[in-house]
Amino acid sequence: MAAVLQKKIRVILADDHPVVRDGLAAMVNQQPDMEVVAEAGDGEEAIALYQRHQPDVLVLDLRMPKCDGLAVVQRVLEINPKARLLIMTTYDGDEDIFQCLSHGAKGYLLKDAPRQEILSAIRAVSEDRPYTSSTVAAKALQRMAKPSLTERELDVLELVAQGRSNKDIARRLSITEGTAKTHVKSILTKLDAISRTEAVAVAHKRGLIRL
Amino acid sequence: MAAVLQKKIRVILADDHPVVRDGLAAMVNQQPDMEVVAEAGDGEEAIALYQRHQPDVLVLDLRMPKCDGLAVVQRVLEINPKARLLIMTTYDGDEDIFQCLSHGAKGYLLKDAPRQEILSAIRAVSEDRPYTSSTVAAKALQRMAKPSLTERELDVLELVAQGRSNKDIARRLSITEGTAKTHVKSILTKLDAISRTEAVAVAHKRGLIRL
DNA sequence: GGTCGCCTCTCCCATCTGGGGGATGGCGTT
DNA sequence: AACGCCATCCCCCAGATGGGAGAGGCGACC
Repeated sequence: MAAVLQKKIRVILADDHPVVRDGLAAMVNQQPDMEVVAEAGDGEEAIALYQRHQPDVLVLDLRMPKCDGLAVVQRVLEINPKARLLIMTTYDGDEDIFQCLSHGAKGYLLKDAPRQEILSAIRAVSEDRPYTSSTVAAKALQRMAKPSLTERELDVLELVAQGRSNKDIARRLSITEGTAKTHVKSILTKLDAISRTEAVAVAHKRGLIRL
Repeated sequence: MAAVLQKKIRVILADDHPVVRDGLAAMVNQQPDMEVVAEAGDGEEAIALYQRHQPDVLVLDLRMPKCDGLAVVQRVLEINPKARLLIMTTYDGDEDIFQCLSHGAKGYLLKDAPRQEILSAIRAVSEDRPYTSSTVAAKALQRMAKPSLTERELDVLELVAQGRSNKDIARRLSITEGTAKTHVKSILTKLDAISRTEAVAVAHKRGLIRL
């Protein structure tokens, strides 16, 4: 077959779990049309290896030590706007999906995806075709209809999620308690929550905050 | 070497991510002294396959579809009190660790562990030696000093984490608002939290509640 | 220059929350 | 039977929270 002669898809894997890297690498290297050229265990490494190897596809976990997945997406796309990124993660909050795709990632899939789906996603992305499962795409669309939080509101939200009081939040952000309350109220409205605790629950579900 | 002649360690892998199973299977099967005899993608399957194959070691993810990891631990140990279970998960909350180990799991390690550590854990557990990394062991010990929540308190905690008000919680549990408040107060005391939102944060960190 | 969004701050007020008590009955263990 | 633990209920009350409305300063964008 002539297909065998064409260049293989060169893949870099970035995931902080050695087991996952092994699994992916085994799967990829078994395919005649693709190969793993490097593996990264954290975000910085992923960026460095991308620059050195200029792979066809970078398979990226969100949530890695040193440099969050989204930050890697941004930095890699700054370096090469045509970079082909496939996000592969366990997190299915609309915020993560929306952020990655809107920043220019070509694909997004969940770690519990079957082998075949992972491989076809890599092939799709390598040809610059977007890959998104229907459930993931649906979440991205859902998210678009929802209001975004401002940076300041995210600052406040994080503290709310830690269980801080308005007074405490005000102290930490060097603002008035009244202002903190204003931000919290705005957060409640945007997240359609009645209480701060519900806001935290919603924020968690959406992937607005971590841990 | 005579060692090659001895029976291989028979391993079952239970994890809902095909990628992780592949990675583990590849690692294990490369070892001369162990082999994977079956793989499960959910809790029920894990129990069924354990009964059928009676492996030397069951490597188990917490948080799987159909039957939570801890439930699998309990059921398998009911079937065979001498079963050797190695928990392998991303969750490092003291509660998960404590529950699994106190129910009789022989080992507990995190998915970001390096290959060598995973393999030595499997070997240790197969010989009925406990395996626990120092950080994991430390958390289990920490947890022992902390008060446990009662079942009812856990019911309430779950609703608190969803952002429900005391009144709402009372309605859902068919109790008085006053009683709901009593439970919440008790939860706050036990978790050493000042507000319900902080209680939720602590509970999350400890693995008392999921998602 | 005007408009818009964001951050900041202010005031009022009803309600919820959390801390301090105490009390009852059930249920299992000793 | 006596004990402890738990779940259930009750009281009071200070302080935090959430809802509503408004307003000034500032930078970005048109």
